[in-house]
Amino acid sequence: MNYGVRVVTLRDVAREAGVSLPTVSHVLNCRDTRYSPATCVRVRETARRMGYHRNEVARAMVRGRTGIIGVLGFVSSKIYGGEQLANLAGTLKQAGWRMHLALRDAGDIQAEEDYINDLVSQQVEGLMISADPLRSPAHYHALRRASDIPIVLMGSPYERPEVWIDSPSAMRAATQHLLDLGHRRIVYAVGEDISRKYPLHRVSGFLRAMQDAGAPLQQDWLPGEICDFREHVQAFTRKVLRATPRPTALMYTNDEMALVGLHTILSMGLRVPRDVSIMGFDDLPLSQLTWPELTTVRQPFPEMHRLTLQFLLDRIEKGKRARTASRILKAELIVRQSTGPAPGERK
Amino acid sequence: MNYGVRVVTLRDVAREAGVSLPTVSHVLNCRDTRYSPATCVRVRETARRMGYHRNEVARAMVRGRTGIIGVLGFVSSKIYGGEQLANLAGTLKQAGWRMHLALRDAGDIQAEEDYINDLVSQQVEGLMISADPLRSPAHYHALRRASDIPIVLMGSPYERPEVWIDSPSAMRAATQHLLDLGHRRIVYAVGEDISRKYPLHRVSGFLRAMQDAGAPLQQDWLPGEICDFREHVQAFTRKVLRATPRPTALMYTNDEMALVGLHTILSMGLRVPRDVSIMGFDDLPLSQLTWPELTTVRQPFPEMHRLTLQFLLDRIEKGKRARTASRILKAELIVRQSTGPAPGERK
DNA sequence: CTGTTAGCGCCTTCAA
DNA sequence: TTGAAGGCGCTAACAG
Repeated sequence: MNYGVRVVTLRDVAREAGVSLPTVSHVLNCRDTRYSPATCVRVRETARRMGYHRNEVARAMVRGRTGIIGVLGFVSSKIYGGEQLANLAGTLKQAGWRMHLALRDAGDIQAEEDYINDLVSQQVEGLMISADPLRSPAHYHALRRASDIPIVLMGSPYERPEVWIDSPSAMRAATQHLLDLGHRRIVYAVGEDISRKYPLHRVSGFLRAMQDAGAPLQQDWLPGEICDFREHVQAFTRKVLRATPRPTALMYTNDEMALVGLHTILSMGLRVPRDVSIMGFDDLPLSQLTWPELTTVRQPFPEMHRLTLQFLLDRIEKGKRARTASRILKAELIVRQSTGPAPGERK
Repeated sequence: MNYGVRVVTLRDVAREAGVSLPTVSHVLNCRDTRYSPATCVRVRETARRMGYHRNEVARAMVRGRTGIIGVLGFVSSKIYGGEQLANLAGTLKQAGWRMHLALRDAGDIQAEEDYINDLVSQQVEGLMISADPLRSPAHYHALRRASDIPIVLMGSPYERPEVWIDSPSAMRAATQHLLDLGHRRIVYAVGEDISRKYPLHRVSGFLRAMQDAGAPLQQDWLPGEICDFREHVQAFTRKVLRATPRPTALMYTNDEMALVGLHTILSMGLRVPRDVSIMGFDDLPLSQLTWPELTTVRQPFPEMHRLTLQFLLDRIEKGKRARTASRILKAELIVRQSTGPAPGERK
């Protein structure tokens, strides 16, 4: 049992310090206002000397609370890069909570189920789930209804409250940036099912700007379902740039796709932004390390996470009475070197 | 208490199924050979219908085991990218364990201590720690000695058993690759304290190759302590490339640094590899997405993690009797486009 | 100021 | 084939 590891318990400390067990418990939990300073010091000192670590498992058991939030993310996700994870954990820690993390691949239904069950078994008090775009919103609705513990979804369009960014404006501004540079033949590599709400938002912003400017639109310039797999982005980029007349600017749904796009374009011997301008969406740390550096739209991930977490904690602590107002955040256009005047616009 | 969340317990299931509590426990833990099939089916069905999730906290308490391994990594780490994490978790899962993750920044002593204490309090049965290069090996030795639970370190040079790669050979081969391309003025941006074992290993491989080839060496071409912060790498790269005669090749300690280096070089208006060749070390997924793609040395991270984990699990399960043989893995040179003939070598 | 008591949910003997 | 009893380490309510 326990593979032979012996740990110091409260009882050991109590015996050693010559006091009762609850006394030690109280003192170590800083409920020591009622104890004599001498006792407090002796207890603390003894505990330290004996290498006592409180047993959070037993503590959770008796309190009926673990103080743990479960986070289910994706293996490869801009949202769950190390910095974001550490931020999340840090925010939680400040609020007196701990984080349990599980990562699965998008589309791996079995893993999603396993991990959620596991987190629930571990008695997490709330669940933050990055919604799998390949699953129906109904699935998560059912999950929420069936579960006794509060769940907030990230990246799912049909949730209330929702924390998201003003994509239509952002995409409109981004598109306008290209139009201002003289671009007319602009391809938007959507790469997601535009029947979903957020992709739709972005596309609508793009279309709005293009129409207002009277710029031409071709249906095949708006492909859905590219997904962000490397080969697909590569193939799509190649195909699009072989058209005549060639588009002068490409907008990608996210920075990851734009990175692949940039690589593809440069490997075709074209120059960025001289021959083709490109833009991403997200503003990953990496996007400043490409050459040319990537023009993009910054998503305020830390703020989005903070707000989502706040919603979850509210719901845990206040139950159904928690406020559920949505928050729509601004996204900022970050102009770097991957966009420039359209060919022919330079004199 | 429990913020009002009610969960189904074994007792509830027992009552509902009309059997005793231990019966349910036995059946659900697959110790059901002794029970009638009818009972088993009824119990399982009832549990499923009632949405029973076993309480791992209570289970851990009574068994004196949590089945959890604590992993302490770095916020930004090639090792703890999402894929690696998921791999680790997957390997653990297969072996019947779960993972708890904590991430801290290198040099943040307080956080390291907090997280280790926290993981211990959570009753993890073993600890995998990415050793902080800024801390002394003695520190971790003391930690291991003081702790009752098994600890394995990753990236710490003075541990037994160690899982590492044959850096001298790898660096020698990498250097030879450049020498074969006609390079003589090669700068190795060590970026770490070469009094440490592994950096020393790499430097020794580099020096060996250079000396064997009779290539010139200047002391200031081997700076320690650059660290991999962007500004430092940038400044160093600029400084080195302003020298006369200019070096024709730069080797970076890792791919992250090489990425910054590449960005810096290109932004100086130099061409890679026409004017300067560069190499990294690690082979991150990203290194195939730069342009030109990065020549580098591949570290077999998944295998390294697997072996390290194996050591830890062995030690947990077999105690001191666990085998402690070290494993030195091969690292492979991956030639891509960022290295080419030295200027002047082309005719 | 300090100690006693009860029990959290579960698993594991042991007895029926 | 099933049920009863005990206890893991800790906290909370209450008694001294």
